[in-house]
Amino acid sequence: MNILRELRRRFAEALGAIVDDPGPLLDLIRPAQDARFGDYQANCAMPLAKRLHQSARDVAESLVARLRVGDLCDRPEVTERGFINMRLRDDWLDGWLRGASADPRVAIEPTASPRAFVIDYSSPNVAKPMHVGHIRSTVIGDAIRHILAFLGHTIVSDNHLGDWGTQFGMIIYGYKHFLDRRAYEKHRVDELGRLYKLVNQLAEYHELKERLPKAESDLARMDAQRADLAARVETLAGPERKKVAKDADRLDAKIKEAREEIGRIRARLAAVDDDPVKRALAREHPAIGERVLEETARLHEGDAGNRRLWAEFLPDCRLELAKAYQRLGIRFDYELGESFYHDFLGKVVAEFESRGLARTSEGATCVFLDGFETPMIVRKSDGAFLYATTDLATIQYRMATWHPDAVLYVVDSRQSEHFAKLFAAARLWGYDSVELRHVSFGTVLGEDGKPYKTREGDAVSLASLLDEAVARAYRVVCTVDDAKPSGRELSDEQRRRVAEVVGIGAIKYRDLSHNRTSDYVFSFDKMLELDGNTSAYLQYAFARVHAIFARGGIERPLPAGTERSADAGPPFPTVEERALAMALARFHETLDDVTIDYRPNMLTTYLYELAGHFSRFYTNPQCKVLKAETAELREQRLRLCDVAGRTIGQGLRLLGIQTVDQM
RNA sequence: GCGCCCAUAGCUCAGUUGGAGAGAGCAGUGGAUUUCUAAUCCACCGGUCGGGGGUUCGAAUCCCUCUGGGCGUACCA
Repeated sequence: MNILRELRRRFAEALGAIVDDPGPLLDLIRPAQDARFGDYQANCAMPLAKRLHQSARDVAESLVARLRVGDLCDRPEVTERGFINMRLRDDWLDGWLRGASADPRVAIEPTASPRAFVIDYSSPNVAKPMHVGHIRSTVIGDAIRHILAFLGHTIVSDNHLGDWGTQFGMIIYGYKHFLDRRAYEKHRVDELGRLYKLVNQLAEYHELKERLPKAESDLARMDAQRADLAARVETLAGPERKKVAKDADRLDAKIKEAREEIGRIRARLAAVDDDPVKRALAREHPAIGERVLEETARLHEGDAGNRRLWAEFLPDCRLELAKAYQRLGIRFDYELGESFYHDFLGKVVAEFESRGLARTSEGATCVFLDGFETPMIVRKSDGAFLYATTDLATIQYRMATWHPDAVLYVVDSRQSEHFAKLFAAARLWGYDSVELRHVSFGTVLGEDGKPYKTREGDAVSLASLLDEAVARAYRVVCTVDDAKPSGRELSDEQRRRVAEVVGIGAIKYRDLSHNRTSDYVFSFDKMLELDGNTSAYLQYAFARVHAIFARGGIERPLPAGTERSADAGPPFPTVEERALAMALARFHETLDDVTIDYRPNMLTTYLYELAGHFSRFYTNPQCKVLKAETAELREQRLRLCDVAGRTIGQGLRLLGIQTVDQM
């Protein structure tokens, strides 16, 4: 049961008698921010006070008088300033706990209004090995999928692989000119990765070489302007002088930026020039950029040789990805890559043209959209299609095949303009009833605040990050297990299993616990932390619950239990027990909150706090479970442990994180 | 130039969309184990919520402005 929703329903009735539109006021009913204010608070009296020409306190009082929550809460308290504080009745909470203990879904009923979702996430480029930048889309998308599915929605997850673009032109070109046959036969994907990097580097070399003179002349021009400003400042006084000085400061910033840019260009060029082999290759392939595009075009046109190469590369590339997904425990319902849509693209463009939605401009076929400075180009002047075209075809296919109510794109926020145009174009096209949603996330930055790269310019590979996480977790498992009072408890096989679960979990949790819209600074050490607010903390709480049941030899699910006897005393004698029960009862509203704006970090925050309540309960000497003073207390505490363990386990599962019984 | 996003403790980040002394983790300091797992718990230290103005009963949150960052910006994805 979503308690918050229930309270809002009750308030809607009470407010209905006072105002016409209770809707917005209901948002002001929320969990209490501070335990001393109770469990929930309603802040709707204050904004009403002015409208009704009464004091907030009086409004609150009359609201409470109309409110019927006696079965749920103790009598609501009204404060001087007009806050309404509510505390759930202990017997109600006790009844809830008994129900949750008997329910495999810990008292979370599926939604009454299920929707059909298509979720598009991960979507890596198959020609390159996955790196740390791919974690966010993959992990966030997977968590959203699990959460929506658990709440009863219908989900199709679709990995929109990049298997058809310029990157294949690059490896085809590389294969034709730079292949190391022996390396290719030994490990195809590694050799393809090398070819990709090499071709990319050479193409970039020529591009930068062309750009450098302009960058240098721009800088020279700015330097001249700067000198000019410096001279003018001397001739001025007062506000005029201030203004010019400020312009000079701005220009200085730009000059600094330009110098840095030129420095970066020179470094990239030097990486080729200083390597005799690469320098020779660069000389031999002066038009590599255009040649790559030609290879791509030939692939798309159906050139037999290039199609054969593509078909040769693809299975290995996909196998490599599959390994990464398997290790992460992630599966997709479909993996329809860009290549799947190739045959639809011409028709899509033709339809946009015939319906007058697109027209030719500067040789390219463009969809002009209100509110955008630049059009969405669906066909280049050389006839090639773009990812915008593919994305439109993908919408058409998904709508026709799965009829979703909503399509979620879990993609980097840097593509927000692309999606805004895509969705606008889709609406013009007639898809105006489906909710198309860019679930954007921030960029992973390096310590320097720039998008993450290692010094060599290559991102850290996902595999090496996972390996390191598991290795570190293994070291901790061994240290901790060796130090147990009664000696080591885990076999090496168990230790390795725990390390895998804890290590992978740490990485996923670290990412999911950030607000998805924020950029965040990548830190190898922070990513692999196992102390504090980390998945290991939750996994540890889970294992402790398991230990209690194992130690007591108690089977689960728990039996229904005896009725409370009249002289049993309060159901939650300590604040720790009450707080834990209350936290458990909030699982449902947390999940509902997550889905409002697809924010998994609301779930991590909840689980961390829940595990904290459990730990405080567990470490309180007055909350002994197996050695509880009475049979009734023991039963009750076992219920708390049971529901706590299953809630944490379920919550972690929804985040795509596994648990172990012992660690 | 235009557009979007951001600035919160030494560091990394939350802050439920405007609510009651501004929070967590890490780092630092000090405590707790005859105990169902100490990968734990408790306490202390640490803040001009980038600056200034405004709206409001009430602002880290909304508006304006300044400063400083990031990203995007016609044929890459």
